[in-house]
Amino acid sequence: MNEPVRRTGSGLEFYEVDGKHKALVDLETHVVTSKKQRDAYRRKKELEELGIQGRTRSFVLCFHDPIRALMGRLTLDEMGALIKLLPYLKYGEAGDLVHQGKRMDKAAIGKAIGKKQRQTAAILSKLTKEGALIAKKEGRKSVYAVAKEIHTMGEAGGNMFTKLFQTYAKKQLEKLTTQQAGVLYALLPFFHYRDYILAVNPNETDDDLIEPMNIEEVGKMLGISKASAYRHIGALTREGIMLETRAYGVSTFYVNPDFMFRATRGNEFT
DNA sequence: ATAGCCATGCATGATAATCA
DNA sequence: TGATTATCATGCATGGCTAT
Repeated sequence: MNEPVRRTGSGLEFYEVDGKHKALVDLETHVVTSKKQRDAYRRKKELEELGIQGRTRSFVLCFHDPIRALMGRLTLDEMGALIKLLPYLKYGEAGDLVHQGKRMDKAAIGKAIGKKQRQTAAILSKLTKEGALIAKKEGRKSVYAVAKEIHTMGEAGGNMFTKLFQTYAKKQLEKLTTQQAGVLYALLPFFHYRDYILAVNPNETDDDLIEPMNIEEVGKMLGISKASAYRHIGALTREGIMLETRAYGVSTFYVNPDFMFRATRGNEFT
């Protein structure tokens, strides 16, 4: 399994052999994972989830259905701004956004999402209008909270969700433009619950029936050009947030489980 | 605190070029 | 040949400034 049988002139390409098939794999940009490795990885993640092993990391629950609904109503910039704010969500009923001990106002949010006042105001106005954020007057300025129907650090209440790890996400999201972050946000409900594959049917229980989503489909779903889809997915892959594997001419994308994580226990799915 | 003005820079979509 | 990337014109965002 996975024996490199030929090294090509470009240095990093191998033939992977699995019985009767062969595939070209560029080991500089792709990984080769055996089923054994994959299963071991799953077990490790399950243990981590049960708290048996690994550090506890704070995470935000991201509910799939509301996010899918927002996808058609928000621009990439707006969705990117929203996901960039999630690391600042503070534990508690209200969904308050807090930075350095203070609830975040327009200026603090502008800094967090990397926009200047005019765009920040426009984005906040739209996110508030669409019900993703809730503005509250505090003195003469507004402070913001995230709608608990979309994101919470509390109970899931039987809805389907993906966890977003705050510390790692913050570090990674800072490297992304709001557009790139927006693509990630829109794709969040489309990573398979067990294999982390970007899929059209991310809740499919039979491995053989999982349909990977390709870049063109991502572009269509988001209403952006193929060229832009390639640029955005490429950026996410280069940052290590997504991983690309290629076999038999078909690319499959995975999300880095350090970034987001879907529970595997039955009671957390519908 | 917010918004208009305007030159400049950057992201975008269409499409051509290149890659494997 | 289909997938991916480069090119380029266009339009939106920004910075610096001023005005409410």
